[in-house]
Amino acid sequence: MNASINNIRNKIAEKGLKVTPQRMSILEAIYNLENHPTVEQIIEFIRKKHPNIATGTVYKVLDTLVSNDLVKKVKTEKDIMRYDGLIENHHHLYCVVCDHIEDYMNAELDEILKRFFEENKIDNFIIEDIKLQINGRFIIHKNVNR
Amino acid sequence: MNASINNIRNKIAEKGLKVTPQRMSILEAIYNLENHPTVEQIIEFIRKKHPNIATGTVYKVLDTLVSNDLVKKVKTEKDIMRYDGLIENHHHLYCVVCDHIEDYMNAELDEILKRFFEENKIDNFIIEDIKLQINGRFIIHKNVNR
DNA sequence: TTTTAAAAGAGAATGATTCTCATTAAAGAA
DNA sequence: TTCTTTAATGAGAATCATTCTCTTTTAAAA
Repeated sequence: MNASINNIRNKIAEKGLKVTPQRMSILEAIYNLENHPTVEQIIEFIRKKHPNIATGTVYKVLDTLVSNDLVKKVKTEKDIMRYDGLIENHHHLYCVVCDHIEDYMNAELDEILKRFFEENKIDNFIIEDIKLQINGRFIIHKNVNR
Repeated sequence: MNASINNIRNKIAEKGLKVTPQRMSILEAIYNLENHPTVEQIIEFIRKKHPNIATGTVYKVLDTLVSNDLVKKVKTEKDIMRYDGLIENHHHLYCVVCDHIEDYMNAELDEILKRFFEENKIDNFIIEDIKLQINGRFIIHKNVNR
């Protein structure tokens, strides 16, 4: 998932948001960092080119990006927020060993779930979306982030 | 899900843990409070009968209960930890309106998922368990906790 | 180029959780 | 029952991710 500078600029502008260097580089960071980065990792990445960005700004920009559907929040067991540049509804693989999170999408699975819950309505509850948290372990660990 | 005093005592003793009044009342609180209580709600409940319990003790006891499989941690969108007295593998309904969390168990669903992932192995990943986060809204809101 | 509302910066404040260390108590041994 | 030992609790300080406040800066429209 990479996006050119102009691509990133457009994504921000399309939402009617002001295009600032801070917003650009935060979105760029999320697209470049694999494994659903933490705020800390995002800040570390950005400071290479933009050493003076304020922590509060990063949090504020992330909130803006999330509420404009440019980024999603991902919560882990570990209780630190992480961010995901993939916007479409999808599931997550969580490695219990190395903390790596991988996106998982499968249309057939979503169809099966949809059908199941059509046939098995939940009393007093209207489903909006379903996310699977698939816990397990990677056989070959890729990039261990922490 | 209610349990008698002796029942609670046994659950703690069976794990080889010392039976303390603090552990007893925290486990009792989780069984009695509906809707996957927060630490704050657990403390509030306990202080009625046990006004001097220390906050740190509650956190420590909860960790002990979690690592001994007497209680599970549940994380919500709102990023405050909540606790669940239901130990068996199960799914959660999250109400996006009222923050109510309800346990959901369905053996047929688990079977369908098991079969799906047997037929659709994920490259480089061994699944240990799968949890559904079913987001939606209750038609009739029950006990709104906050 | 000017204007202005929105965004960013700096750093203090917040608040859930963890840590430290002295005191207390559970549970097995005597 | 009493003693002993080890683990648990209490009290409050410390931590640290996140939020807030308020001033300064800047994007973008006029």
